[in-house]
Amino acid sequence: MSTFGSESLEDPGGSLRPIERAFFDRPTLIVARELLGHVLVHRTPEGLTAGRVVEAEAYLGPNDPASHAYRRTARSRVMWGRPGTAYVYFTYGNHFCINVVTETEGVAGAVLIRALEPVAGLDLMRSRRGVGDPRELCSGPGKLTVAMGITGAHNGWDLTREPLYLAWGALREGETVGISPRIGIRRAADWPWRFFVEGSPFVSRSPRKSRAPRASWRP
DNA sequence: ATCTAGATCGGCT
DNA sequence: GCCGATCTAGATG
Repeated sequence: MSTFGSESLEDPGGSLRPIERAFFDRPTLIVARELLGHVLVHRTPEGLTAGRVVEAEAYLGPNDPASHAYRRTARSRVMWGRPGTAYVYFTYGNHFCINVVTETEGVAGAVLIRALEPVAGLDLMRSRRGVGDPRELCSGPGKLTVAMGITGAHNGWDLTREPLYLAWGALREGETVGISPRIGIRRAADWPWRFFVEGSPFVSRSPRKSRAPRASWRP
């Protein structure tokens, strides 16, 4: 599937062209890692917002105890659905988080988008978030849904088309991918399924201390 | 019917 | 770093 890699390089963030569904119809860990550098876009009546993915986590199916798809329930059902679908859920009584569904339809998997580097509509993001610092706009899964105007109403949305979609982007020259355990979970807490742009000031926080080694991966 | 943990954030120390 | 807010999904009785 290296065609995806080369295609992503021909459009480093300019035209916001939607990513094809086939990109998401692959193993979740691959999609999570390769999602870095691509761009989440939302066009609303208030204006356009967009951000580069700088942090993402893989959540698998019935063999991943930390995943909502560990059990098949009404909420997690969409994780078995069509790749490229949005899985938006509400947590901690306060926050929405957005995932993109992966794997072939019928196989559970999703990638949680944990942080974005804002690239368009920063003033709209500021007014939605009530803060000014670009690093504070989308540096966390609950923050970025507010900044991007995403709510539970977007659960089940097809992220391969307007007005809410993922667009081709790319890692910049010299950027490398860091790997660590996922954040904020109890079960499978050591599995290194979080991917992030090393050194980016736009990632959320560090994972809690863990036996699993941090690692780095060079594309 | 009731309980509990949670893919979080912001404020405070 | 610690803690409270706020509430839902899912589990258990």
